[in-house]
Amino acid sequence: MRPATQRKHAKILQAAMDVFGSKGSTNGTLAEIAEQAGMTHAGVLHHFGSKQNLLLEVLAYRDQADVAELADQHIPGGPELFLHLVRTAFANAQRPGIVQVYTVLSAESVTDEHPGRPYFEDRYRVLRGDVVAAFRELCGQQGVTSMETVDAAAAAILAVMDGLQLQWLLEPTAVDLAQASEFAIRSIVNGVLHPGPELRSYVE
Amino acid sequence: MRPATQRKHAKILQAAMDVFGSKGSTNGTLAEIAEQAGMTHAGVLHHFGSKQNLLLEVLAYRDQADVAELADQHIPGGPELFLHLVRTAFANAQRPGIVQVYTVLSAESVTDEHPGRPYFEDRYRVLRGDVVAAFRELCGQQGVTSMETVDAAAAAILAVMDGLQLQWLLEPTAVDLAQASEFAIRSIVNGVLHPGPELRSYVE
DNA sequence: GTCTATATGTAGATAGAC
DNA sequence: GTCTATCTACATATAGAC
Repeated sequence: MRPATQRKHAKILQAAMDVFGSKGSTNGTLAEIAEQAGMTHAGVLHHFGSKQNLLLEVLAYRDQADVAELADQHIPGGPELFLHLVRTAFANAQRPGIVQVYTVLSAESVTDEHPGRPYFEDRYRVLRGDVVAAFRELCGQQGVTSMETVDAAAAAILAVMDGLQLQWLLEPTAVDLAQASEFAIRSIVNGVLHPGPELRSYVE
Repeated sequence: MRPATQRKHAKILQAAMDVFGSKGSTNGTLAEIAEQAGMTHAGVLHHFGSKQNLLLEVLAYRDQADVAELADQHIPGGPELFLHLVRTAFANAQRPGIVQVYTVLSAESVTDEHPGRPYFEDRYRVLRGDVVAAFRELCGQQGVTSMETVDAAAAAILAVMDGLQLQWLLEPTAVDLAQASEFAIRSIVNGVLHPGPELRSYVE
């Protein structure tokens, strides 16, 4: 692909991220994306064929951009992964736009026949697997933990990051995304290693 | 309001919850809601005036339905609130429809000028306040904890419940909503009372 | 209170000129 | 590669008959 075309592609993708983040993928229109990219909606369709295809490329684009940002620095495994997730939360607190695209599109994806659904199913499956692997390494060092607990903890760590993003987007001054994510991840990791008292015990 | 009219209202609201849950509030149409309620879209508008107003009444309806379900049994304060949240997670695992409406609409609400946004801002503010109050009672019994930690923990508990719902909706067999919620809430509550080691200490 | 008919707006996609 | 023009489809909302 020619460099000029490649730049146009990138510009359209950036515009699409912006618009899908602001309006959602259903409400965001090709015309608005085109305007931000400096062309008409017909031009956008020339590059991406259809709105659905553009959406899928937006989702793939961020993964690619994330990897590029890490340079050849691969995502760490083992206990370092937890620190990496906390660093991600700190980074996300500086880029509400990207956070909003993912929050809106991931929730939209559970609706009927949404084109982004396979992407998010796969994404969460992979991420949960990574976190489970990190827990296995950690527990191997420090003791034995049931498989159900590790599965629950892995899902919970991703969940708390997503859920805090939603509250933070709604009211940025009321939620400290970075600090709350760090506290929650730490609490869940510690909860796996040292179960602690049951909730019931706190009542009377 | 006459009883027959009231029943029609309820029937339309049920249909709207169903459709907004399946398609989102943007993609869900008045025609589909009307069909499920046994009338035409003009009939729906006769009852609710506009689609936007219907959406807002759907959001209010669930709160009202939740309260009715609890009978005159008010939402508990203090440490019992944590057990109540766990019970809610168990109940939610039996009603994917309701969970989906809230997951989809809450994320949609962060988009530009979404009519449901004030509702969700308010909802989270109130819920965080309830959880913070529960922590204060708990910490009063068991020791001193910083305000920032309590705020972070309150947001995190709501966040983990929401985030687990998303993963569970995407892949119900891969995530145990009830069990994972219980584990995460317990871990975060214990994290407030007994901080435990920092994440950094687990590396090397 | 519900219908049919219609007004009005806007979306995504296509065709063909330049 | 980008444009204008147009097609087709479908949405919300209104008007007025029954």
